[in-house]
Amino acid sequence: MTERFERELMRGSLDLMVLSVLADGANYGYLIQKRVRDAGGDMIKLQAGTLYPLLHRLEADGVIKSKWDHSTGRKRKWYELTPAGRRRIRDQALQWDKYAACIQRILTPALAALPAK
Amino acid sequence: MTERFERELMRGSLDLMVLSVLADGANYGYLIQKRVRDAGGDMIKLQAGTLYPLLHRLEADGVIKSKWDHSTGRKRKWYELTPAGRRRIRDQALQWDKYAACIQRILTPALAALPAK
DNA sequence: AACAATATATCGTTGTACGATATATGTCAA
DNA sequence: TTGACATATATCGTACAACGATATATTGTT
Repeated sequence: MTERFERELMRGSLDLMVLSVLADGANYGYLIQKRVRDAGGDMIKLQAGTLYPLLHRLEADGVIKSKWDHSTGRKRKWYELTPAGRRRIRDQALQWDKYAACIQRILTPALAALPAK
Repeated sequence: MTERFERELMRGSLDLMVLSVLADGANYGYLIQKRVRDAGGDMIKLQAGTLYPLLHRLEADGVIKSKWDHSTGRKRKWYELTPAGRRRIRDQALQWDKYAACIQRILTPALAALPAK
């Protein structure tokens, strides 16, 4: 039940989280996954099977671009933000704040109306 | 694009919004929809085709219960919270706060890292 | 040699939100 | 009085994101 809730919560903000990690500088999938997981504590368990298609989608959207790195034995695909990506972070961050404020506006009086536990 | 983002954002928190409206007292679908839309400003366009299945799902979950009202010409199905519903609001409100804090924790430094527009 | 960690990728399943559509009653103006 | 609009609930097919499982290959550890 709680897992379902968390999973659905992630939808719509996961893109923004990944883009935010890239705002800190170029990075590759495996490390991005770790960064998001660390930031998420026990809330966000980002799966590889979620992340890689997500990165492909963002690239197809033109908000990130990639470059293969074969210099090490393990090949890595580095991603970085495009100008459109930076714009999207700013836009979606505003959207997110507006959305969160809206939830709070509904939630706060509701909790107040609930009988004290 | 932005519409897509908003749509996905709603997932996972829409149940909580509907339950929150019911925390204010029993209500029926059509008015619940209005309440959520009003609270959401231009962010949340809750569709009837979303709401009614959602209410059925919540009832099947045992967090709300319904009663038909035929006293007026237009029949209305009134919903109210069950004790499990009140518990769920409290639980998911905590989850939501945790989640929102986590997004902020990622978002704030990212925005700071972005070149000033 | 066996196993864990690193690293990317795809595939089928699940579940939610959407728009369209259906149905029916009440209200108000032309 | 007829037509339009708001009220009121419901279902259906579609789209799509996140999941878990699986595949593949390299590097580090025991």
